[in-house]
Amino acid sequence: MNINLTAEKLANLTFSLLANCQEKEVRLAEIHNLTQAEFRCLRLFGSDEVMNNKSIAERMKLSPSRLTRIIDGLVEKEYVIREIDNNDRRNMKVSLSNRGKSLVNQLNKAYVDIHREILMDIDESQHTPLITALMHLLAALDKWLAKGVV
Amino acid sequence: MNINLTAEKLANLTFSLLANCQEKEVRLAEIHNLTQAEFRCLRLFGSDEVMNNKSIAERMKLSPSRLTRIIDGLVEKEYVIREIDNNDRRNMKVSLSNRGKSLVNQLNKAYVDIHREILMDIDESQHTPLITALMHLLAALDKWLAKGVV
DNA sequence: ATTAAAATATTGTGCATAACAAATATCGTT
DNA sequence: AACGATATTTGTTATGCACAATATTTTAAT
Repeated sequence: MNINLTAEKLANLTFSLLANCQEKEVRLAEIHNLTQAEFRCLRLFGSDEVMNNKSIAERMKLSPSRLTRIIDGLVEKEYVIREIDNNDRRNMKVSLSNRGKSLVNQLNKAYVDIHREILMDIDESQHTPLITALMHLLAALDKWLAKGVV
Repeated sequence: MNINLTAEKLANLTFSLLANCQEKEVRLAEIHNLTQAEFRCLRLFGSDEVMNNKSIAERMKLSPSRLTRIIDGLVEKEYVIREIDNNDRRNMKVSLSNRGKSLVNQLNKAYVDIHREILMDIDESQHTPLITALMHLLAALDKWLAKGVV
């Protein structure tokens, strides 16, 4: 197939995928009565991880001040605990509460479930090709982004 | 491969893809000194299309009032023309100016270029599998979204 | 033909998101 | 002990977006 035609198809596909994935994220956040920011923040935690404000901000590519407020919300909703780090009292140790842990586990499970459901709609012989193709796509995208745009 | 494992991989991949595609959109908008909303709006136009406020709002899944303001910006920047539709004076006919047309053409070309570049980083034998795999993924995602979340 | 209802775009307003700057507290180094 | 660097929080501001109210025009009903 002509590479330009393929490129056009790929462009349209990634465009649609972007829209759909965003929609999916929104839905999942709604289900659990979280804002999108809270949802994304929560999903950053492994179930026993402890992070400080700044590292979360960096991971989410948001400012520390923004993060303070997002975590405010999660503390308010009792999903995370925020306490002073006695090894370095400038830091806040942010970690999941029991409630938070159970939600994160549930979310992770649901997240995988969705994708398993999606996979079940795709012929099994196509699974491996799909994964490797996506990995290629992701690597190529990474490379494109890394090299800095014209 | 175990379907749960595959589902987990797929989940992580779509997550990363989402982040990267968003980043890509942001970059492209920045290059042309447009807000993301303006960028997305502009890319909705075929080069000789005429739309009214509401239809654009629907396509972009935004409120008409929001669209009024986005188009304000594009009119300000002289990319689109807004004039009363004499067949139905309630409507505004929004269309690309010459400047807008040339930008849209340029954007479309750049958009395809990026994806061709990406494709060139992937072995050619993988192109067709990639496209079909993505189509499957998209269809499955659509189905999941359509059936309404639990 | 007149009037009520619906459709369209705009404007005013309020809320959420996010960044930046200033203030505060702590740490590390000299 | 003092100064500069670092982490967080708070105050302020800008942007993105929706909803409600308004103005204009069209369509439908009587």
